[in-house]
Amino acid sequence: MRIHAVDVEQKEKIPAWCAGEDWCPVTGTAELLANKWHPVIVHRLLEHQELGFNSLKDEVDGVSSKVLSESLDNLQNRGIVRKEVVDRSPKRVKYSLTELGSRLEPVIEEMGKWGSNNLRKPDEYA
Amino acid sequence: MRIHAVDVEQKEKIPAWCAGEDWCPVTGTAELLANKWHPVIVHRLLEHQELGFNSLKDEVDGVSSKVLSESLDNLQNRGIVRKEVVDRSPKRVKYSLTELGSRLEPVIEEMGKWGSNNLRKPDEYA
DNA sequence: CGGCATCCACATGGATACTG
DNA sequence: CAGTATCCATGTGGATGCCG
Repeated sequence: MRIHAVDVEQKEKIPAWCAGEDWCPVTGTAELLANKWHPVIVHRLLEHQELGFNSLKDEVDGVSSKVLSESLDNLQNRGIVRKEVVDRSPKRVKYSLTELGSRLEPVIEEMGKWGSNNLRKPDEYA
Repeated sequence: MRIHAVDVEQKEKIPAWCAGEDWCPVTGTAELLANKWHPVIVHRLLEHQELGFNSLKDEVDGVSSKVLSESLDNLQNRGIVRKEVVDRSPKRVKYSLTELGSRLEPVIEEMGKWGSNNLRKPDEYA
């Protein structure tokens, strides 16, 4: 197995060595984002900087408390999301992106662009 | 519900109207990519233009025939992947990306960049 | 307000074997 | 070569309720 240099300036195309190697950055990123809610959560935090639990729940349409909580744990463990307890009684927390998480912006942005340009809103099919 | 204009030139940031609306392009794209194998499959097809079933299976490390088959069906139904039967006996097919699928390149590319710059290969942790 | 506990349904994917 | 057929384990998420 070779060790591959990383393109610091990010000008390269998708690294061809991704295939056939035992590790692939696309796969790695996919493991993070291949989740029903992760991309949206990151997206909302990119937009709002910081959000409380229920505000975030309102933003992420359709998610349950349990699943949101699990997803946030997950993102926290991966170093994407930061959680800060602001107050207790009434309890108040803030969720925000870490530096690492913020660097996902280009990914989310491209996802948004592709969706905007290539997907249609359900009612536009009529 | 408002109908929103699409930014044809793709210069805008993530559409803020994604939140609070009943449809969001990031969510839409996430539904497509929130699958264990979809991003890698698209990635490999971006690199190789066209691949036979087993070649693709070799490229997508760890996938089983069944799951690869299912994923390809899925991507085909969504208009991302095109399948062409080249020969029969021995059967030979070609999988490639549609125009729509090809437009996912920036998304995959950003995923690759993020992975390259922010994730480490497992053995580098030692 | 910000969760966790519980229970449950279903989707997803893995293993193995087999076929035209 | 390119799948399909089964069967099964697990994950993932949904519903509801409760708690500090």
